[in-house]
Amino acid sequence: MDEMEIIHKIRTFNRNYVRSIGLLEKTLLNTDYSLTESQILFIVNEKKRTTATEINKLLKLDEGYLSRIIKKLIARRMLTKEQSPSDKRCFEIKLTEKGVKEQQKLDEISSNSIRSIISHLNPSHQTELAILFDRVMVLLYGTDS
Amino acid sequence: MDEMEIIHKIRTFNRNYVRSIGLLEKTLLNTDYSLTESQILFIVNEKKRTTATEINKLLKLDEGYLSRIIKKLIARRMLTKEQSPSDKRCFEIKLTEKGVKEQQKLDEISSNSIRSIISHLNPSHQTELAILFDRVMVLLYGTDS
DNA sequence: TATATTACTTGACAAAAGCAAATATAAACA
DNA sequence: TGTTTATATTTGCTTTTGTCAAGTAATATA
Repeated sequence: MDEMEIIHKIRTFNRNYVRSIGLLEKTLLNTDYSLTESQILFIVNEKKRTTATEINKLLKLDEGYLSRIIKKLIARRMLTKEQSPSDKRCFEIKLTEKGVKEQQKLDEISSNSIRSIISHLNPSHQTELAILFDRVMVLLYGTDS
Repeated sequence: MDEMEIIHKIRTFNRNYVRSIGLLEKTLLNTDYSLTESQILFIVNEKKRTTATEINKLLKLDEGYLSRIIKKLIARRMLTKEQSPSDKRCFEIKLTEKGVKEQQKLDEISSNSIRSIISHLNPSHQTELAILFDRVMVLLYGTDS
């Protein structure tokens, strides 16, 4: 297959896939949290404790913007922020108990929307899909899930 | 593979892939057009002639918002809009000559950014990737590219 | 012919995101 | 040590992006 064809196929996939992910994300947007907020909650939950800078290594947002979102999530009692004793420039961010619960809800919403798009496939095709994605991950990022 | 694992794998893929597509899209954002604008230009180029409603079947934007973007692209001499004689509610949208050129540029930027992420793979892995995406398309959308 | 529907537009507004300057701390280094 | 440089975060200000609701015009439908 020549490079042009490969690139074309990938771009076609991207357009379609981005579109359907966009639709999935709209289900998340019906929650009380913006997409970026729920991404942040997801990351904090995963890391257990983190900092704004570390979050931003993944999300690459404007720093000021991120700072404000974190502030908002703290005001909503989803996160706590505590100055690190070892490096007073940094603030340790954690989920509150409420934050953990809310994050789980968002996680379920997200899983359910995936479930709904694979529900029309039979189990062996569902498994095949997961294997395909795994392989793409290995090729692109050198890691599977 | 059980459903939970499948969903988890898909979600992991999604997070990673959305992130890297996001980075690609940032290269498009360094152009004079917003992502949505370039998507519209892409669609109009593909269809040769279309209408706002048809564009929105794909992009699902707010109608007012779309209307304004089209207006802006017309002001920039990228698009033309002409009332359809057969149904005067509709307006045929086309690319101007300039629009075609600009769209081609955006298209190349987009292709180049794909090229850069597959460049570290050897040709057979690149081909494999395209085949994987094709298969995902078949499974999810019933169509390959 | 009255009513509903479709295609598109406009005004007002809100949310999301970005830029630049500022503060505080820490690290580098001469 | 003191001085410069870099890092982490915040704030004020602005722009961009997106939403909502109401409005116009044309067409379809009962």
